[in-house]
Amino acid sequence: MTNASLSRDTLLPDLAAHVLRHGLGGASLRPLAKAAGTSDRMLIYHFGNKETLIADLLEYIAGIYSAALEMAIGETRAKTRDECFARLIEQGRQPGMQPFMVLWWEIVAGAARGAPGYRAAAEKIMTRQLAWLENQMPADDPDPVGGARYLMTLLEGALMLGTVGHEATAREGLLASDLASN
Amino acid sequence: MTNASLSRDTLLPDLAAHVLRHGLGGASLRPLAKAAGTSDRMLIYHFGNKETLIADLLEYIAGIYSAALEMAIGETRAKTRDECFARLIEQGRQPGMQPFMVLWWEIVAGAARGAPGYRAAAEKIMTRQLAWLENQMPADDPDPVGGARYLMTLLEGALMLGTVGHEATAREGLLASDLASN
DNA sequence: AGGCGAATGTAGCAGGTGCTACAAGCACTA
DNA sequence: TAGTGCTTGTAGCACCTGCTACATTCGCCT
Repeated sequence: MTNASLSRDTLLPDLAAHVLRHGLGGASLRPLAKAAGTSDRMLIYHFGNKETLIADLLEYIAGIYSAALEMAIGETRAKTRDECFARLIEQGRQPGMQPFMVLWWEIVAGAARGAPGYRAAAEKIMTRQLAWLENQMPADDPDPVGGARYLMTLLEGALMLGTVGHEATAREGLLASDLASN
Repeated sequence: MTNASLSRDTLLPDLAAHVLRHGLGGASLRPLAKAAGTSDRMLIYHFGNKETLIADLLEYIAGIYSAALEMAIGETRAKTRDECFARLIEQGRQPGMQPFMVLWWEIVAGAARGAPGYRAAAEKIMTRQLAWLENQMPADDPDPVGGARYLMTLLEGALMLGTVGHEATAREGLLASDLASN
C-alpha cells in the first residue's frame, strides 16, 4: 500500500471510465490498459491478475456510484410515497446515470452466474441505494424502512421491465398498485 | 459417425442445453459445436455467423421457456393476489428453473447493452410470462390485467434483489406492501 | 557514489477467437 | 454416366486472450 496502492488508485478512475463506456463483459486487459495509459503488463503487475482487477474495479465503481447518489439527494423530501417513487424513476432516467444502469445489469448477471466479486459489489451498491432511498422517504411516512424496501422492490422491477421493452407493463402495473391511490 | 443430416432445428436443442448450463456470455463457437456434435465450421454454415446463431438460439430458448411455463400452470387458480404472488415466487425457485433464471439476467444485461437479438428475446419471454400470470390471477380479482402487471413488477424486483443478496430487503418490502394486508 | 528494490518497456508464449479456402462426399437428375 | 448442388471435413488465417521472462530504468537510502 505504498507506491503500489497509489498507482492502483491512479489507474482505477480511467479503468472505471472505460468500463462504464464499453461494458464489463468484454473488458480485456489490453484495451483497459490502453484506456488507462499503460500496458497489460502493468495492469497485471499492479493488480496481480485480471480477476482481482475486476473485483477492485467493481468496488471502486460501487463507491463512485454511491457518491453520485449522495450528490443527487435533494434538500426537500418528498411528501408522498408516490412522489418519492417518481423521483426515483426520474433519477434513474437521467442521462448521466445511463452507463451505470447498463453496467448494473451486467453486475446482476455476473452475480447470478456466481462470478467472483460481482455479488459483493452488487450487494454493496444495493445497500447504499437503499440507505439513500430511506433518506428520500416522506418525513411523515408511517414505516419509512419497510416503505423504502417496498419502493426499491417496485423500482427495480420497473427498471428491469423497462430495459426489456416492457415499460408500458411496468407503468400499468404501477397504476394498479396502491401507490396510485394516494 | 452419424450421417443424419444436421440442420438448425436438430442443432438448437443441444446448443440450448449447453448455453443453459454454461452461460451465454462466454459461449464461443468451438465449445458450442462440440456440445452439438459438430464443428464450428458447420455452425457457421447453418447459421451464417455467430450473431444470428445467438439470435436464433435466444428465440428458441424463449420458446422452450414458454412451454415450460405453460406446463407449470396449475388447474386451480389462486384465491388472493397474495397467494398468487407466493406461487410465482415458488415457481421461480424450482430447481429446474434455476438455469433459466441465471440465463435471464444475462439476457437482460444484453438487452440493456443493446446486443442484437437480446432485446427481442427478452421482450418475447416477458410477454409470454405476463400472459401466463394473467391466467394465474384470482378469478374474482377486480383488475386481473393491471394486477398481473403489478405483481410482475414486484416479482421481478424481488428476484433481482434476491440474486444480489438482498432477499431480506425484498421480503421486508413485501411485508410493507398492500399484498400483506389481504 | 554505490547499491537496492520497485516500476516499467519489449517480446513472446500457448491457447482461443470468428471465420474462410479448398476439396471431397453425398443424393439426386438429366 | 456425367453433372449439379447441398453438406461436411481438414487446414489454416489473422487476431486476441491472460500472463510471463528478461532486461532496463528510476528514485531512494547509506
